[in-house]
Amino acid sequence: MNRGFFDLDQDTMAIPSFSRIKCSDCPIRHRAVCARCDTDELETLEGMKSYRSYAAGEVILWRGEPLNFVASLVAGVASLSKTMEDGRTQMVGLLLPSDFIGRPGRKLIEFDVTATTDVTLCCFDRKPFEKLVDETPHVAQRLMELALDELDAARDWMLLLGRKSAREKIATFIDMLVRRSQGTEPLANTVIRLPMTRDQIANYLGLTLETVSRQFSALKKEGVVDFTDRRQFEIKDIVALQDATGDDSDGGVLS
Amino acid sequence: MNRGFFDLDQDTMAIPSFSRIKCSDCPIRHRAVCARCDTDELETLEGMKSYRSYAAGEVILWRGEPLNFVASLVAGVASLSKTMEDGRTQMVGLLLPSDFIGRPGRKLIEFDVTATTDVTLCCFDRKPFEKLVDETPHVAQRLMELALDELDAARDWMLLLGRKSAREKIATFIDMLVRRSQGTEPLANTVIRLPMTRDQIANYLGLTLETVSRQFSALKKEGVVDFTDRRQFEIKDIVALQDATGDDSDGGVLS
DNA sequence: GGCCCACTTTGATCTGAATCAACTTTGGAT
DNA sequence: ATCCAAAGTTGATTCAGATCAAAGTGGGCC
Repeated sequence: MNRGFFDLDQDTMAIPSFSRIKCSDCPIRHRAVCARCDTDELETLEGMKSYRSYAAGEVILWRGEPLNFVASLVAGVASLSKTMEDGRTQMVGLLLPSDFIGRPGRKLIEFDVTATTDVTLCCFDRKPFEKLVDETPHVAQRLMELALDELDAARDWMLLLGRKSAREKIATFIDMLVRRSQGTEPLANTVIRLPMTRDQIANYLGLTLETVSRQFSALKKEGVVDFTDRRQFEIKDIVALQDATGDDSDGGVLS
Repeated sequence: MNRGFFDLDQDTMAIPSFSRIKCSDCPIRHRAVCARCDTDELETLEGMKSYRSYAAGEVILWRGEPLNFVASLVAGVASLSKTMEDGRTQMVGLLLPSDFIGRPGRKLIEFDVTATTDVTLCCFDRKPFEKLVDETPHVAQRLMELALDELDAARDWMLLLGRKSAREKIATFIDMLVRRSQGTEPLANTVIRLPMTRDQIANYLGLTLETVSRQFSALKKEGVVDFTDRRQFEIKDIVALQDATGDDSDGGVLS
């Protein structure tokens, strides 16, 4: 069964069952840090790994905390965020299944990691994992690719934060959810679940929750999207949505 | 002679001389991608490298252009930027000496790379460099570290773009210049050269050039900084400056 | 030396999003 | 079923920074 990235949080029941999952049956097998491991290496990982679960809202790691384990996100959504002394906060990363937590050679993390929905991690103790990285070039390579993907995402996000209007930010956010869910869903259905509250979306986009709410309302009134529920909506006019993102209309196609 | 990062642009004469520099005498020897290479490996690099220079304002690479070479920035300052259809632009990276251009496994770049000041690159053709990376674990490791450093910088920047006020942005920017120059300057002198125009600073910080100018004027009037020239100023009150950044007062020190 | 153009500063006005403030909806606990 | 807290909506007002406009300033070039 082919679940959307954002669906698992609804059904916490499924999570404990991961403790019995074999690497070869793992849903993120082909995208995570272990993507290019062969059968032998998978065997080694099998012996090293352990699963941990966190309920929506729980903090997985605090900023500055020593990082004793690294992990792949198996199910759910987690966020990386920075908070200023006076409480202003900004999300600086959104982790989806197959994303990696922790970095080789760094003992501390520079941001809080929080479970946005219920989350399951596949954890490895730091030391043995680092040994593995040193000895297994394709794990190191995959880690590099994941880091570069994050860097690209961070840069698109910087453009959004620095230059886009509230409307463009919201449209870009929805468009991202559409693209992400099409990776798993078989394209057809345009019903999208929001993995976060209005407040979390605001922290993601550098807005306030009131502005987020108003922009959603505006897009609804214009018939671009239709909310079936406050956490679930349907895309009515994908062209209008993409126009509203402010991004290039041709997705990088050479002209 | 120990030059500041931002000084070389003044004195273009020095740049062509890099073509004769040996890796072992290279100013970025210990920080660049080659940082951990041994004498033999340096020998190999010596044979592969070539220098290129760009005048301030020249575009080094256009977005979407095939990336036939990778490079280390030897001298000067370059910027990575994204531009929207209507002309709004946002810098998404600032490259200083020892920073790396190009990524293993990616043929295209997602942003423009522009020489902010006069710039000298140490270039390697793509193919042989990738072969070297595959065969030399510590080059791959160093590349990973550089990518992770960029990612950390991008995340701090996201907090700045999403949540900081114009005043905080400017103070953070100046504070960054101070920290960077202290890496090379022997700490004492507090005269800082701006490597960019007001317009470029605005694109860096997600502001307009008028707002940048006004905030500089305000900090001058308050006696926090003193401009000797429009490209050069002196820090008069570092404590007030750091207060104005909005960042934690204790630089991550455990309390 | 003087002219020109790119850069910068400063002022006046406008506006999008923040802030402040009710009020409504929803879903879970009892 | 009812209550309650958390989440969301909507409206009124304010304000930081954008935009529009007009002068300064200085470095490079003939």
